[in-house]
Amino acid sequence: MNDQESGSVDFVRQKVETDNASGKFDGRVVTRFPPEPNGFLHIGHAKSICLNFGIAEEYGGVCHLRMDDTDPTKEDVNFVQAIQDDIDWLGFKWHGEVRYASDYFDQLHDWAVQLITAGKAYVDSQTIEEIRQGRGTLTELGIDSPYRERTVEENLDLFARMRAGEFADGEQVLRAKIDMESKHLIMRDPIMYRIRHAEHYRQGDDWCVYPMYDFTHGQSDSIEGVTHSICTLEFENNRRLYDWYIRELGIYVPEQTEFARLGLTHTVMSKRRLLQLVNDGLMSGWDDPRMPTIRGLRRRGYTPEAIREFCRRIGVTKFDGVTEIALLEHCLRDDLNRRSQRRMAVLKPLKVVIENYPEGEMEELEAINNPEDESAGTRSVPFTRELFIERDDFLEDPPKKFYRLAPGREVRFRYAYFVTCRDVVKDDSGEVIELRCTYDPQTRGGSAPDGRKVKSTIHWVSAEQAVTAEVRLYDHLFLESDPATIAADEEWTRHLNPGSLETLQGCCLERSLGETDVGDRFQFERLGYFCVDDDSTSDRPVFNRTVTLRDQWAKLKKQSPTAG
RNA sequence: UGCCCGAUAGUGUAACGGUAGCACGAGUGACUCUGAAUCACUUAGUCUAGGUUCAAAUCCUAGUCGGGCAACCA
Repeated sequence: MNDQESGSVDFVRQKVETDNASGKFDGRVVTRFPPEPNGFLHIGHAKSICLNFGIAEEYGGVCHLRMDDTDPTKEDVNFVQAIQDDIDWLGFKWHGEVRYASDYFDQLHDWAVQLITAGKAYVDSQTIEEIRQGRGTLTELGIDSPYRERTVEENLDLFARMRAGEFADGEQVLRAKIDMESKHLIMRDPIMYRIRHAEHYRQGDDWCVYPMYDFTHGQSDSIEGVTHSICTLEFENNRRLYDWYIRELGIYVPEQTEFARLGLTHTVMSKRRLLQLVNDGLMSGWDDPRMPTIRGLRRRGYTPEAIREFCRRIGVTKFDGVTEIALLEHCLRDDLNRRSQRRMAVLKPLKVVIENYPEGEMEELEAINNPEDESAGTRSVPFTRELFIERDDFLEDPPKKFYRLAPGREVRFRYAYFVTCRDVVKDDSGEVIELRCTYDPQTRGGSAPDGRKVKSTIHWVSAEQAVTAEVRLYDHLFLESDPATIAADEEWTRHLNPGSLETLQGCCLERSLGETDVGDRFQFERLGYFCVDDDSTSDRPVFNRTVTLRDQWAKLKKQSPTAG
């Protein structure tokens, strides 16, 4: 029984229920997802998206999408579009139009003037370094700026001139007048506005003063009537200031609640590190199938359903933990197992000749498309004298637990016949290049009239009818489970899993895979789930391995590497 | 060294003063025309020390450990 079935909800939802019960927000539920459009969304954002949009859906409320765009030097319209695409792909609908903090710049400016007038804000003419010095440290109190006691008139005039563009970047800043001796660093006269003579991607040159996050976020929530402003743990300290601005302004009061961001093993999530992977050319782009970005996962073949189920299962708490990527992969397989049609594909081909099968003959065999879904029907696969099987499915000198093909051994070729290996052909270097086999015509369809059993069933593809393709095998980005802890001064990218991408050419797919569309997903039997990559063309198909099937044999092999 | 937050099996979580559950992982077995899926079983936990109470994972105090806060980033 999972948490949902047991009726328990996370602490954020509990808060919403408590507020609904007490009538705190008159039963309204308004949440928001507030990304800064300076990068692409990743699976950590998906957790937040599922939380915010999920709560709105579950409690009859709405969720806004708001671009938190207060730093013109970093933000870009392309990210705005990408963010919308990703949320849409995940299957969520924001309420109304996309909102922008930058649309509130006029209001924010007026509120700044209001605080100046009330003697709660002042223009500081210190240099950036002086301000830093004056702030004090974790253990030393801050000291007042020499400009702290300017008159309201002077401050009003200075702020107007800041806004009018009379000063250069960094020359002046508007600060809230709170308490330089506060134990809470955030309250030591935080900066409200800084000068940036930069073009804003939406506001153009209208402004040369831009509000800081703290002077923007709470008020934006307030303007939009947000009830539950849900953010990650690192903003806990900021809540004190969030509340201060709103109360001093005397405006509607939303409630901020913080939860732990997602940590995932075998990958990195920080924007900085992801950016470096792309910039250093270590990844093909933000949509490299190895990236934990939504775009990367999407291209890799993940389904939105799997990601949402994962987000549901990890829960929401204030504990900063690291979730094993195995849970994500479990959710993926669970979803893909139900929905994917099965196909046969040989990734590393080994030629097999069925000596007693007539040359030039071909027959059609019926194969089940999806044993989990009868309505998926069947297809026919061609069987011929010359076939390919997986190199891994044959061992000349098999260890005890190896059930697959070996000299003298009979196995079942899936949906076809029992086949016995009679001879092994090697090249000059001793490498096995071909298997001479015989089949039992009595076993057509896969079972023997005499009731004899075989130890295993392997997949195969007709040599004549095979579709040749490139297949990209993906694995975890890092071998270490927690690469985030690798020190910043270390060359952390050296820890990348050298086997995170293996590109295979000349893979042999069954005939029916000749016609596919980008994004199509299949299970290649006994191998894993694969999807058609963006790079795929009709004469040059490219498949990505989304995730392998669970594999008992691989585990056995790991335990005793001598085996195979 | 100041302030804020946190701590339950390997991992993620539930239990809201009254029998510590669930999921993933790992292990074993059953079944099997995918060494998949499915099913069954096993494994393993309340950070420490005090206190309150008939009763504490839960409340209180102290400590330990971990995270966050000293951008004109968000």
